[in-house]
Amino acid sequence: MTDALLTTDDLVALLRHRGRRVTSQRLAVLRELRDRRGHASAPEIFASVRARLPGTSSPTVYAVLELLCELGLARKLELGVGVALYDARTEPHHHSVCRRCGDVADLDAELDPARLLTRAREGGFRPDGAELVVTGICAGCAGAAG
Amino acid sequence: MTDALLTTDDLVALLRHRGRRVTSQRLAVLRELRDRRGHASAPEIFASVRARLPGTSSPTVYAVLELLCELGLARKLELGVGVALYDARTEPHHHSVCRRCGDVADLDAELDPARLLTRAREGGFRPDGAELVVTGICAGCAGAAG
DNA sequence: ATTGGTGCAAATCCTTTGCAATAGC
DNA sequence: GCTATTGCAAAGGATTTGCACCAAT
Repeated sequence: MTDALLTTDDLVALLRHRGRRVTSQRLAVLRELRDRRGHASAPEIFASVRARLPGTSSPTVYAVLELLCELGLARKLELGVGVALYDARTEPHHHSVCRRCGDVADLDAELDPARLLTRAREGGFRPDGAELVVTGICAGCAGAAG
Repeated sequence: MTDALLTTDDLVALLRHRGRRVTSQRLAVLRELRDRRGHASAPEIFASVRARLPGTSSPTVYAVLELLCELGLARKLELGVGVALYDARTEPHHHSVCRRCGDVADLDAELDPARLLTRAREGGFRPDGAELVVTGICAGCAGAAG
């Protein structure tokens, strides 16, 4: 249950190890993501980063977020809120989404669905549906390209 | 496991019962959704409907799809493929999404996650992740207006 | 006759792309 | 110095909005 959020040093080490360059934009985006403790959209991160590091561009923010996902430092969440959210918590866990205000909250990964719903209700959330999305590579794509 | 897809007559009856008007656009959108057996995007439905019913507009298609969801005749799926998909199958079930080609397939609602993954693999799908999204009304919104 | 639905046009918003300039190695 | 990254400008695409017209009741 510890957050295991990454430090700036972790990112620097990882980038070096992968032969990728260390840039102030990359550090700034990670820092922003870490400080918000998850569930921030690219436009939000863009605005915050730009405040600290003027001149930063929106395409750069998207590129950095994609890089962080590739490196396994972040997860991209597409929960039907209209924007993609980025989550710095990398341990497996699930989410609840409010239909009215769009608020996203974490649900820990005790995969027993009944328990998960009970847990959500304990926080005052009123579930009205649950959907499991399994991602991967389909049979056709696996055959075509390994 | 029967599909329980709705007929045109069902829609007419439901619209009348709710005091909503019966229009050719509404019938056409439902028909298109039914014929595709799920997982169609608004732009796709728009194109098909327009072929049958020239002059139909894109905003109307969005409005009708939203109405169908309100009436419980369709489900809106936002699976991170870049577009919202609409599903005429209303029984609870889950989905697999291919990271490469975006293909969406149904997974039946045997909620035991392990069995679900096994089932997905049987079809040649290679799962690499699963996320459960619980929708509902959060504590704040429930308190404010619930 | 009423007014809910529709069509059109345009706007909004997130996200991606092309290319020249810059900065990390 | 090389070349990955960046910034800028612009494009792309899904979805929404405003308003006048039309058609279902």
